[in-house]
Amino acid sequence: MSSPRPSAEEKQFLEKYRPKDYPRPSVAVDLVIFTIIDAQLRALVVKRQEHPFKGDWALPGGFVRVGEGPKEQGEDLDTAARRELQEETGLDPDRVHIEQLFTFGRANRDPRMRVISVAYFALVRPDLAPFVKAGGDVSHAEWLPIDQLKKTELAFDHREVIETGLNRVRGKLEYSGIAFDLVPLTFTIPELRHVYSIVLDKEMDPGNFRRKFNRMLEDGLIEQAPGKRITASKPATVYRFKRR
Amino acid sequence: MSSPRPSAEEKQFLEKYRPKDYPRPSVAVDLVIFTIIDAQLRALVVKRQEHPFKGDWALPGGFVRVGEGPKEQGEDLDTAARRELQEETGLDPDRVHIEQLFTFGRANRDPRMRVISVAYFALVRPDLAPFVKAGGDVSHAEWLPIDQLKKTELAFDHREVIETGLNRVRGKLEYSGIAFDLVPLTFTIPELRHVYSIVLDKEMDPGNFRRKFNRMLEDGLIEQAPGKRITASKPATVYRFKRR
DNA sequence: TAAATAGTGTCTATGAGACATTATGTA
DNA sequence: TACATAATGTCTCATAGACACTATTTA
Repeated sequence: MSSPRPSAEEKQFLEKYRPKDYPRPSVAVDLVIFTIIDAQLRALVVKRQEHPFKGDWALPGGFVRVGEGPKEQGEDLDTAARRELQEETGLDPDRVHIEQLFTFGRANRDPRMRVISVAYFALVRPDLAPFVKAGGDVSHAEWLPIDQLKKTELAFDHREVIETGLNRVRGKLEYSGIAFDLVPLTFTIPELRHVYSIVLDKEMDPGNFRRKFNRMLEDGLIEQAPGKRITASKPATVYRFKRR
Repeated sequence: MSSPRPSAEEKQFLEKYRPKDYPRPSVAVDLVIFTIIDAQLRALVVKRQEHPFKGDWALPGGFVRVGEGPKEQGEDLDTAARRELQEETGLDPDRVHIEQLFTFGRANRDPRMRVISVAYFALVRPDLAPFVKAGGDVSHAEWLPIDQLKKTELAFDHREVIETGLNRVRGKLEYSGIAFDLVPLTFTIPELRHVYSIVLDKEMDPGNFRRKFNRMLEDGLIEQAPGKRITASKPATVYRFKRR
């Protein structure tokens, strides 16, 4: 049997413990929030109202809340990311896929002071994207297309953050159910196929994609939904992601 | 044309800028250093000499050095990880694969104060592992087998960190050249196959593995090395990773 | 010559890519 | 009826898994 932790001795140590006064960095979370609007993959950016990089586009984000002492240590990183998402978009974090991406901590990435940024990426279903309103301290927010962002001057190292996020999403598209977070609750096979085409930036063969889709059907990952999607020609069968 | 940054106005802003005195977390790097010894995948752990978790095994690591002001912002995260690797093992970071893993920042993961840990994983070639000497402030370091670590009491959330690292290494084994960082400079096909077996914890079919190996040969990823590896029976052809 | 292990070959199932064809709706 | 596009089918190729078999060295 192992003795319980913390021991009485450890408790005493903790009571007497005083952190040394070494300089500490600020820690922020930055969000790469993707959605698809008008058949384009886009990320949400906000225009910086203050120096540094005043007037440039930047990723939404903010500092992690850290408590005053050992008993009050503040919020978890995931909590901070979800809180920022809520504050900056007004969206319910429970309805958005959000996931830690990478941590960017190069010295001098922020000219004001040392800032280490834990980046997250999020996927917003296109039917929710229109409800996004720039919240709180940001007056200007826009869903800019990825290819446009690549040509745009961005604050800090945010271009690199977006690039990293894009690569992650592309990678996970193959083996995870991440694509379902970029379509409305119900979708047709061609609609889901378009998501793949747009994110991967290459045409997907309708026949081959259907096979992949049918495997997901057989695996019980998705199921048929009532009704048909009316198009300019033959209506398409409608499906939905099977929550379980 | 975009105007040069920082502008005169921004420079002035930065000179006047004084960071608000919000509490900040400490930021550490922790290392999951893997190697293979005696046909077992192992990670390096050090015995904690001080509270908290005194006497428990913990991952090597340390705090990121942060400068005093905006001009002196300290070391990069990667630099901190490489420095800790060097300090704790004596190994040359240039000869070790090291890569950012995940950031662990749960509140109260350290009872002393808020600590956010950027975890890295490293792969040490087995021929280098014996030279590892516990350095500096750690008196006791050991290469403990993974399955033993899973049953061992570990400090902080380090069990979760190791688990995350293991999953990452297993995942990357399939599609990256990461396996070459776990064999000596020259190796035979059965030797490389054993690495896969050990890391993935499942037997690999010799015939099928050879096919995969031959594809890497054709791709120019590896090349034959002079000599033969003497075994208890038929000697094996020796190969090496093709640096380029 | 026996034992051990390096190395080869074969059969089958699966999935991806390219592409032709059919089915079913709307205008 | 013409058109658009949803939906199906087919051929080929690359790869993985299971497994039988051959080759070459040591003891």
